[in-house]
Amino acid sequence: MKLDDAKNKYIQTWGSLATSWGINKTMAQVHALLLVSTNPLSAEDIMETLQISRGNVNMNVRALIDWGIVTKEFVVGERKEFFVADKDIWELFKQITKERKKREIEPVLKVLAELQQVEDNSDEAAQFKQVLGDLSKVTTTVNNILDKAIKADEHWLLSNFTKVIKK
Amino acid sequence: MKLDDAKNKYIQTWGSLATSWGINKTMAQVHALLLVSTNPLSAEDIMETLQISRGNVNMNVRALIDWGIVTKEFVVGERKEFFVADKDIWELFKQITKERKKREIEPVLKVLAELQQVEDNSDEAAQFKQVLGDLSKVTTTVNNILDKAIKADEHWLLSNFTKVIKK
DNA sequence: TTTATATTTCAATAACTATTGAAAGTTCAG
DNA sequence: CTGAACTTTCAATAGTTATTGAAATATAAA
Repeated sequence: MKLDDAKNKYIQTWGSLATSWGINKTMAQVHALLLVSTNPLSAEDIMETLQISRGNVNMNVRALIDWGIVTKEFVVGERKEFFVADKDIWELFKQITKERKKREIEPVLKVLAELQQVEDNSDEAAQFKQVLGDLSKVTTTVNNILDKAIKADEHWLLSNFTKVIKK
Repeated sequence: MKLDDAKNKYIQTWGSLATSWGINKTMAQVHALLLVSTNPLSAEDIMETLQISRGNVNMNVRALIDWGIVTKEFVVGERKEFFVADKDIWELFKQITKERKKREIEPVLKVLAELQQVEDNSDEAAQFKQVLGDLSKVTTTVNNILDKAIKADEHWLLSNFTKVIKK
């Protein structure tokens, strides 16, 4: 397989995986493109390569920056902005995990705790509370697993990853 | 809050969480309904409670059965089928994790390995392979974390969960 | 069998989410 | 300032995924 074909296939694969995890396909593709690119890319480079509109590039690049996995970069003598993806993939995983924990898991724990307050002494209510309790425990457990994964960080399995100079 | 309101809020909450993880909303709601229900429910019970069509109930119940987290049950003197959710939530988490590992993570590992075969000796190709390698490592790591989570099972944090009679 | 009851399928359609592109906004060199 | 270069916004629209409901199929009692 040729390099460009491989890069392309990678971009497509990542896009379709993203979709099934509720992440915008284009966002994943833009990220993948930046990740395998040797130099910073401008909005226009991205538009051209992925054949998508200016607005779409802007929206998705901004989202990636929000997630903390892409940064703006300035090129001397150029007025426009260029973008680079953090090449440290472990960092990527950590950021995504953190975001989703915060946006999705933590709110669920709140709702579950709130629902425990139901005022009712019937057996049925007791059973419901039992289910809620179990759900809270599993959710907390998942939350803990993710925390551990995030903290595993430098120490763990990481020695062989691409070394990057951290800011 | 009243019990029925609480159950309802729970069903809605679960549905919206599911959506953001790429799981069908109705599927999550049907599951939630069965989970907090004290007795087996028929297709019609589900239609009525969630205000959805017969076809939709059928599709989603079948999917839940496929995932191994809901089972058919027969009620004496009744011709129609009834459904119950496995009340062991840890089992639920395990099943979902297994399914997604198999359907999504493992195929990605295959593609990444395949792409490593790119025939090109340039520096650019080397960099690309490096990125692929890192991705494989993170993906494998995630896979391992999930495996551990699945195996943690009875031993781990689980002692307080609702006891269920396993088949 | 036949008939009534229950389940499954699937084309049509609704609901939702992503994308476009042109207009408005911003920035900066001259 | 002014105008060119670039970025952002957002209403319109395209594309995708979920849902309906009626017809086809299956099942079991009479």
